[in-house]
This record gives sequence, C-alpha cells and structure tokens, in this order.
Amino acid sequence: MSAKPERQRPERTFIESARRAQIVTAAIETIAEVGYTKTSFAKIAKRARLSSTGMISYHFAGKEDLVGAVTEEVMRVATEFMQPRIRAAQGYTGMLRAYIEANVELLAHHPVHLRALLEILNNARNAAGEPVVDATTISRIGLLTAHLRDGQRAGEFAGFFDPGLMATAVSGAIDAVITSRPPGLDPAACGRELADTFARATRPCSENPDDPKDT
Amino acid sequence: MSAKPERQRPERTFIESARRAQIVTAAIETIAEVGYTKTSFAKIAKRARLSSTGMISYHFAGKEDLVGAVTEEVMRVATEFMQPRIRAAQGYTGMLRAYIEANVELLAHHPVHLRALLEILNNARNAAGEPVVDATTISRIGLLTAHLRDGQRAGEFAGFFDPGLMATAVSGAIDAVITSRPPGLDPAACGRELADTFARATRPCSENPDDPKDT
Amino acid sequence: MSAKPERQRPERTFIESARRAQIVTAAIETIAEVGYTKTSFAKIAKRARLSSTGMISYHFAGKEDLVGAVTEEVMRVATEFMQPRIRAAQGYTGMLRAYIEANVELLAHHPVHLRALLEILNNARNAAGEPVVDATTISRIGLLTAHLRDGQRAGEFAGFFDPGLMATAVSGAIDAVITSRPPGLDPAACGRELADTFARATRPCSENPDDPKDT
Amino acid sequence: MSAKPERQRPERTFIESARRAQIVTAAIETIAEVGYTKTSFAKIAKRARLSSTGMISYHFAGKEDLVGAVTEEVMRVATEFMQPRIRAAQGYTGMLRAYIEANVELLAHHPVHLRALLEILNNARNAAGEPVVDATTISRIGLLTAHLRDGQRAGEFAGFFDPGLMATAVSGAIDAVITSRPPGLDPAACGRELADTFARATRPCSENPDDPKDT
DNA sequence: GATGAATGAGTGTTCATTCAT
DNA sequence: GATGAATGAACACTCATTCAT
Repeated sequence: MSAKPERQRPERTFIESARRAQIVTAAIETIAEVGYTKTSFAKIAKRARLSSTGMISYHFAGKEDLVGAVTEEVMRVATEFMQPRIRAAQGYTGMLRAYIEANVELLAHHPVHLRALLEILNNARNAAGEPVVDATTISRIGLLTAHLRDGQRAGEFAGFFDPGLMATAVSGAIDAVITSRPPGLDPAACGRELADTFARATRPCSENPDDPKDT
Repeated sequence: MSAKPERQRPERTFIESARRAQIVTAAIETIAEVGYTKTSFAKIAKRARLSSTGMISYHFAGKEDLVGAVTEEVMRVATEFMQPRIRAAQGYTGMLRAYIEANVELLAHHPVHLRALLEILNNARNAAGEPVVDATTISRIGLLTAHLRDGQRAGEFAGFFDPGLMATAVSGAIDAVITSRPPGLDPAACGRELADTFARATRPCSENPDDPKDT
Repeated sequence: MSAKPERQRPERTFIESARRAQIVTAAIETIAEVGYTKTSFAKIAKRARLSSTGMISYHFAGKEDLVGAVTEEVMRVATEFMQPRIRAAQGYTGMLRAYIEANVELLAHHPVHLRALLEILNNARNAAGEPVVDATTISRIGLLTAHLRDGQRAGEFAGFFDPGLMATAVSGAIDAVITSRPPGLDPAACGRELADTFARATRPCSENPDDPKDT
Repeated sequence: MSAKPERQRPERTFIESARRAQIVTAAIETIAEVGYTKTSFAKIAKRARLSSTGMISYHFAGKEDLVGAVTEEVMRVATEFMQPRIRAAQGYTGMLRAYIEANVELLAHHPVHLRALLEILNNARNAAGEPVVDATTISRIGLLTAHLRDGQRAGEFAGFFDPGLMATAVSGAIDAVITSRPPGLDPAACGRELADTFARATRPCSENPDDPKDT
C-alpha cells in the first residue's frame, strides 16, 4: 500500500522482473485452473515453458514467497480496477454499493485472478497449518467493517446491525457469487442486485419502518 | 438424501460398518484440524489407531470414496440437527429464518463437522481438477433457491430479487460467518442477526415502501 | 543401556526388523566407504538392492532416525566386543589399558563399523546445525573421565592431571589411530603401545620421581 | 611449504587476489559456523556479499580448488603463529612441548580458522570419495614423526615407542581438545597440561626407572 | 573480465495405491 | 477377509557448474 511498492530492498534487474512476472502469471493461471492444492512447481514451470522447477526456486525463496507474489499481483490488479469506481461514489451507501458492484464486475474482467486469489485464501497454509495469506492481510473485512461503522455513526446506515458481522456477510456473499459464476445472469445485473440486497439490509429504520428486530 | 442412505447396495457386515464409521470419524477430525490439503491417509490412520493406510484403501475405493462418505456423514448430522428446527417454523419467512439460525447454531454444536465439510467443498478436487463434492450435490443452494421462489409466488418474499442469486448470497454469508467464527458474539445472537439481515433484504415492497431499486 | 534395549515400544514384525537391519547394514557400509557427507538414501538403497529411497523413509522416520539406528547398532557391536575384555581386567590401571587395547583391537575386527561411527560423530548435524549424535550420547568421554577420577582418588593414577582433559586426549588419540590405520603395525601391538603411552602419562609421582610439572 | 606459496604459477591481478581472499575468508567463516557438510557456494556468496555463486566458480576451478585455497590460508596463519614459538624452544623435548602448547594456544587466537581446518580434514571428499586434503598434505604427522625419531636418536626421547604412532596420538589428542573446547579450562593451562602428558609419555627410561613395558 | 541467469541432477520425504500372504 | 510391506511417482528445494552477454 506504500506509494512505490515495487521499489523494495533488492533492486531487481529488468530481466529478473520479467521472469518473475512470467512465473507469477503462470502460477495464477494454474491455480485458477486446477486449484491451489493440485498446483505444483512442476505444473507452473510447464505452463511457463520453463525447463525445470529449480528455475522457480531460483527466483522465489519458496512456495510461500511465490504465493505472496501472486497475492500482491492480484491485489494490484483488483485495486487498480476497483479503487476509481469506489472513489467516484457518493456517501457511505453509495460507496458500499460501488464496492459490491465493482467487486462482482471485477469477476467479469479478471475471472482468473479472482479465482486464484480465492483459492489461496481458502487453501494456502504453511507448515504450521496457519494461513499463508489471511483475510486481514488483504484487509477486506477490516476496511469494510470500519466503513460500515462510520456509516452508522453518520446515520447513513441503520444502527441495529453489528458492523463486523455484516462485513463478513457481505464478503461471504460476494465470494460465493464469484465462486459460483451464476450462469445466465450478466455480471453488471448481478452486482447491482447484490448491492440492492445489502442496501435494503443496512438501510436505517426511518426508511424501513417496520424492522422485525432491533437488538 | 434417500431414506436410508447407509443401507446402500453392498450389504455390509456389522464389523465393516464399524470400521468405516471409525475411519470416517477420524477423517472428519483430521480434515477439520489440519485442513483438507494436509490430510493424508497416513494421518487419518494414525488418528484412527490403524496400523497402516492400506486398511483405509481396503474399506474405501479411493480418496474420493472416503470424501464422499465423510460428506454423507456430515450431511446426516447436519440434517438431523436442522430439519426439526426448520419444520417447526411457520411460513416461508419463518423457515428462511429458521434455516439460517439453525445453520449458524449448528456451528456451536458440531464445529468439527462443519469445518470439515467446508474444507471439502472448497478444496477437494479429483484428478481432472473438478470438485469432488460440489455445492449442488449437497443440494443446499438448490433447495434454498426453490424455497425462495416458492415464497415469492406466495407473496411472502419480495419479487424483485433473483432467487438463485439470493440463495447464493445467503449460503456465502453463512459460510463466511462459520469460517470466521466471529469472536465476542455468541452463536445464537449471530444467527439471529444474520437472519434479520436477510429478512430485511427479502421483505416485500409493501412492508418496505421506499425500496431503492426494483429490477 | 537398558537390559533389553531392543524391546522398545513399537513391537516390530520379524520381516520389518529384517528390513531395518538390512538397511542399517547398507548404511554402515556406505558411510564407511564414501563418508557421511556423500552418503544419500539413494546410495544406501542401491547397496541394499532396494528399488526406491521411499522404502527407507517407510522404515525410518527420517535421516536422523536412520543415523540413530546405525549408531545404536555400532555401539551394540562395540560394547559386545569390548565389555568382556574390560571386565576381565584388574584395577583402574588395568581397565584403562584394557579399554584402549580393546578399542584399537576393535578396529581390526570391525573396521567398517568404526569408520562409520567416526564419520557420524564428526559430521552428522541436524537442520539446526547441532550434532545428531554427540559424544556424550555414546558416553565415551563421560565414562572415561569418571574412571580416571575414581582411579585418582584410589591412588592408582597420579593426581596432577585433569581427568576430563586426559579423557579427551585418550579418546582423540585412539580415534586418530583408528582413522589413520597405521600401516605396517599390527593392531595388537598398536593397542599395546598406545596403552603404554597413557600408562606412563597417568602413573603416580611415586613411580615417576622427577615429574616436570604438577599443577 | 614453499617459501612463497601465494606467488604460484598464474600471476594474479591485485583485484583478483583481493576477491579470492574475500571469498576464502567467507568460506572459512561459513565452514566454521555451519560445518563443511552444510557449506555451499550460496552461503559463502551470501556472507561475502556476492550477488551470485557464479562469481566463486569464476575465481576457483571448483569446490576442491576453493577448499585447497582455504587450507593454504589456514596453514599460513597457523604456521605464522606457531613457527616462532617452536623455533624459540630448546631441544627436542622443548620443541615438542612448544609445538603442543602453540597448537592449543592457536585455538584461542584463531578458533574459526582451526575449526574450519578440522572440518575440512574430516569431511572434504572428492567425487571418488577420497579425502581432498589428507593429513599428510598439511604435513603435520609427517614432520612430527621425523621430529620424534630424531629426538629418539639424540637420546632425548625414550626409544620404546614408535614415532609414527606417537605422532598420530599427539595429533589426535590435540585435535580432540580443540574440537571439544573444554569449558572451565583456560587454553594456556590446557596446552601446558597436554604437553606435560606427552612429556611424561616420551621421557627416556633413565628418568623413568620402572617403565612397565618396553617393546 | 565479470556477472546474472539458467541448468538439471540430486536431496529427503510424502503420497495413495497395490499386492502377496 | 484382512494386513503389513512395498511401490514409484510426485513433492519442494538445493546444489555446483556453465554460459551468453
């Protein structure tokens, strides 16, 4: 999230950066196609037309390092796509809608990247059994929770829901839609309807007179 | 989903059924603990106090067969827990609420089973890379979709949402809540709030006068 | 050092014990021939006429486990050879002589075993860089030190040397002789002369009137 | 052992000599720290702050060549330290004492160099499995043997021991002391006591009236 | 001359499955 | 029918060395 994330400590040669990018691309495609579990260095090397798996180990410190690079790349693409859309929206409600719509629309533009990311989030574990990339690293639920809480304080969202739980629900619903790739529905309509759903669920009481419960 | 799923084609001796159950139990615990990816016959055999992995291969046709048996068992437990709660509910809205609440509550009673199931749904792939157990196999989204559509026709749910998409969203939200095990919230309250959320989202226009969109 | 060291927890099948012994034998020969560093599972498997290295991993928990088994076996052979000779000796001086002579003579009877043991002691390290089998495990220097100290108290050895340092010197001298396999000297004479050397070095002042230093 | 061992056949540029020295130093430190077995070009390059292992291969014909250079350097340091001390001693007995003491004292001044040398002597093997640097190459035992024999002829040492065997014993004892780094004993006292030990062991009969054996 | 990139054989280990007993 | 033994492909990763630039 720093201004120049690519200017990290080890200065990389042009050719090395190119190789790394090539490997990362092959890794993304492989993970999206066969799933994280069945992805091996051998398959990635084959897709990247590399002669050996040793090549990947040469450019990346290990499997975790490669997974980290893949995550970074996907997040870069996703952020580049979503951020302008979210920034253009007005108000807390508008931004929530923009976030949901942009996220679903992202599926239409970068389905492979998104599937790879979900595979990593769900499956990648290190030797200790802990997630290699946990959800907080990519800061989805955290940011969403903060946004919902701020919107509640500003009075744009209803006060009767727990922000953390709602953020989890929103994320889960989006991921499920992404994973299931609902056939017959175009992504734009899909995103709009999902945004509608959570707009109704978070609307304040005043606009929602007979709310069934307020905890 | 047949009435007696365990009395399938090959009639099993008592001792064989016991062995299979023992292995399935060990598999569920192992998958829940270390994740599907890191689960191997060796670890299952160790937990089941079997001396060799050959034993598992003897009782199950292969990894897919074992995963299928695990899924069946988890679904049996889940159905046994949820069905009475859902049947006791009144109307489409009440049943939807009961379904969501029962599902979250199930986490409190059978966390190991649920985690194992989610691991399998997310990770288990056959040699061709296709999911071994897809979501439709366990008929969650399908049944939910049908329920939502029927409720729409009966006028209990609003008509402006797509049943399939809403079913996907509901399932995804529940799974996310289950996976994240929100700290500081007790399961009952969690389930109630999640049910509230989708109650608001599916309520008809009449009770929800100024709905922002109706596609 | 327990009475029945082979009656450990896991009861092994006859055939498994045979395989383990076969592998241990091949490992000893390989280590003695090419050195610990150049010994790999592949070479051991080849010598043992096993089809794959996986076989070794099947019978031993890992490289460390195999090295431990090799050490145990060599120590078993060495103890079996040396113990009766040492027990037959009289007095502290006699036992020290017997120990040295038996150790050198052991080289003539089991040169391969001894070379393998020395290779392991000098080279085998675990991932953390620590010796897999340290000298104290096989309790050579520890026992020797105690023997020298007791002999000093009993007045059989001179009091002017440090028992630990002398034990180290004795062990080092023996190992050097073993490693260099002095050509042209028969082992029996070799052992006798080495024992003479340390007999002179440890003899009390009374028999050694003009000792140059007494710290 | 030539007068100017570093001025060998190929005349090297200043910068090349510097690079070689830098690599040799890094190699010594690495071998001493992690052991010869776990030392690789990669680790040496890292310590020498070189960007690639190719650099090492460029300056040295191979691993054996590097090990040779390391040995030369350590021997240079050791000789520089020990030679004046030995030359200053009087008589065969005095020189033997000086040699032993200087060798142990060397450990206090250059522990890293010494550990590296012992690692190489014990572990370094070429492809054929033969030692890359054998003990005779560094001429320790050879020179010592000659010294002992000359001292015997001169009557300073007893005649009843075999010079080669005694030289081996002396070297082995010193190496064992060096390797074990006896805690709680300061190096000077250590060296003195070890020298005492072999002084007693090599003293002629006349000063040692009741010698137990004379072969 | 010097270097970063690449190589491919080799490391120990795990895996699901098969088979003779 | 049941089981311990064996298989061999696959795994991530390291190695010393080579080579085009």
